[in-house]
Amino acid sequence: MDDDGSMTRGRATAEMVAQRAKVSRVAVSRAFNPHTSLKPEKRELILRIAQELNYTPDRAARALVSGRSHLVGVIVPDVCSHWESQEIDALTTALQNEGFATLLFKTRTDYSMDEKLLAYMRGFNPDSVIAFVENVKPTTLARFLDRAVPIYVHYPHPGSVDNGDTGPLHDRLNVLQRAGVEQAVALLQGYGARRIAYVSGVSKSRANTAREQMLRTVMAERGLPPPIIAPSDYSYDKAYAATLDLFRLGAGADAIFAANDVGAFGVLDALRHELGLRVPEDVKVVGFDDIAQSHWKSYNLTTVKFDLEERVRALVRLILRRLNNPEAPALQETLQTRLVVRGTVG
Amino acid sequence: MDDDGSMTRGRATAEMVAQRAKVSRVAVSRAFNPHTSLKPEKRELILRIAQELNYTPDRAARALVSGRSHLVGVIVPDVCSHWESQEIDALTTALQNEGFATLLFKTRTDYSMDEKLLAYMRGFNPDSVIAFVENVKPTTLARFLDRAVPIYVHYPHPGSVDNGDTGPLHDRLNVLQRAGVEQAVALLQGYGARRIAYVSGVSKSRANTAREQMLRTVMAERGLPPPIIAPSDYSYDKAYAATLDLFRLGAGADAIFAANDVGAFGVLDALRHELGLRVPEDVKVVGFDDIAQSHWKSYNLTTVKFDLEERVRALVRLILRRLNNPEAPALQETLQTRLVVRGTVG
DNA sequence: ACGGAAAGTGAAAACGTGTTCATTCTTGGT
DNA sequence: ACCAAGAATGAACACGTTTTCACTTTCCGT
Repeated sequence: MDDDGSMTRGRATAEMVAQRAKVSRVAVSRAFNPHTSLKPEKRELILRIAQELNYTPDRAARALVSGRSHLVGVIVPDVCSHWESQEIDALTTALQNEGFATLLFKTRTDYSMDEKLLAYMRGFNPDSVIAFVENVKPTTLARFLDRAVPIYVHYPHPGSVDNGDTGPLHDRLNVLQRAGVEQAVALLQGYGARRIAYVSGVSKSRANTAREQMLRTVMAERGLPPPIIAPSDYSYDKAYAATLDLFRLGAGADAIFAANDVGAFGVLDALRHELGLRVPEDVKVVGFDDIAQSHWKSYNLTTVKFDLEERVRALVRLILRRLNNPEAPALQETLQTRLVVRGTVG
Repeated sequence: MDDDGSMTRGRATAEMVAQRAKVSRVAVSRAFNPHTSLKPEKRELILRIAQELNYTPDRAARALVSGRSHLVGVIVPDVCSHWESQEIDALTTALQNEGFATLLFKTRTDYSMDEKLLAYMRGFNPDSVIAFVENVKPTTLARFLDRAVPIYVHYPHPGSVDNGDTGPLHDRLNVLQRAGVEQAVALLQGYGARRIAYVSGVSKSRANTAREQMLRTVMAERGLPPPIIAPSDYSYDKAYAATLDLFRLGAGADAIFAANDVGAFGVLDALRHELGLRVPEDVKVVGFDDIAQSHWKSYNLTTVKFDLEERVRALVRLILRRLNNPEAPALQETLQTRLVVRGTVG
């Protein structure tokens, strides 16, 4: 349907644009790359013809020569998990605005990282990798990601090894949980709570360890007995069951911390709909995350908030900085937390 | 750190593997592609050395020559939306098992599709595209996706133009909603409900139109007055507000259909926590989707179920069939729905 | 008008792989 | 032991870009 001599099936190529615009193929390349010298009117002509032909530079070819795929790999155990789906959503938007795309991979739900997946992902040449899976050793990750830039999310807490952990050579996002936990414990204590339980996340996950340790430390500082640990795995169902066990097999509690908001929902439903307890009158409940669902009326959860937007901005900032300057010294970003008070306490 | 002469920074190349294995570079290529003739012991040797060197064929180079990127683009207005996050999750798992990866793109939340995004995505050369955005015209999509295979999800309903709609030339997944809607309406009618409202989804979305039309038709067939339409947009907050309007500005209803489960949660919370009505005694509620949250005790929602696993299997089957045989005639897959009865009716 | 610097230009090389096509090696049957 | 057939092999080309490097043109100050 074109008057060009060579009409290959599929997309237009730089050669075709050049031919039709009576310029060299190099000029076409330059027209699409800023910071190259090309006569403005010529660039304009080329871009117009390119649009006519529906031409876009082939990213595979571009990646091959430039070494940049403009892909960011995201490894996640469970896309549906509310916090993670919200983080992926925000991340995708931010990356899209910077000319990147999100490449999604799923790993096992027990938060373990398998090497086959890493090798698989590596084949796609991501420029950077964000691993929400937390128990992979940085050295393992680095070994499998030759050129890609890995980003670590770290939760400093009493007892964590600070720099031997991820190593001083890697960029890192530090999430400081102390402020939010202190506010929550102070509030609970103010209402007279003393027997405080912790419905955990996946025990191997770093976020869970950090939360439990921080809670233990803060409670000790305020003269409270150590928290009663109810093992769970971040899921609604397991948290629900753990709560039943806590009250039926154990001695119950005045207040319950859940490792995440979804777990807190399970706790709430178990308390109200199966154990016949009132919240917050009989038991007080606090979560972690502040996902969008936490303000829903059925739950209306008091929770330790992580600022998602700020977190994603920090992640993207780290990625872009590192990509623009691969040899720069390790960078760190820091994030605070705070308590959002709603109806499950007080 | 290697005894090889040329030590380029970054990943190993086929040339290095060949050099070290004392074979030609072509042999290395063959070792990684099945259905090629290569002496078994030689292939074994090459693969072993490749593993030692941590070598994997570069997908960018492979894509350039083969024309296959092994990427599947997924366009979505909102990753956090529960149904969609669950679909993305299942899709990613299935694609990963077939050697593909999910490439995620976000569009505006009003379900409109903009051409800039399509052009942007096209640059990444996806082999196939699944558009959950429903109001894009197939011709528009096709024009922007030269080589990629688009897959359409279609919701046939009374009044929909069947083949002029997506065209007979495109693969299609048909989701038949009649069975589930009929079961739901019959159940409601059995309990004496007569004034039935529909809290809608985004009005421009095809799924919403299909659901509303199907509901209207089924209700008419059973001698019920037409549904009261409460405009909403699939979100919890909007459904919540729409329900308040329905009862405060309007005349209320015996039963409420929500266009999706998340919307139904908003309806439930508005009824119970703001209007002081009991469910199911005063008002009965039915949703669409059957997402994982619908069995949570606080909601325990009766809903029209879409079988997610089956749906994803069908989508992947369509994609792979088309990729293996680009010239095959258009394929269609069909999916049924059914009612899942829980606590919000009866 | 002249010299030189700056900007614009195109030919050719590179990126890492799959594929085609002759050529060489192995194998089995007579 | 010989011939033919089939398998295994490697050289060369192709894929669509970006980049480097000379080369040519344009521009400005004296």
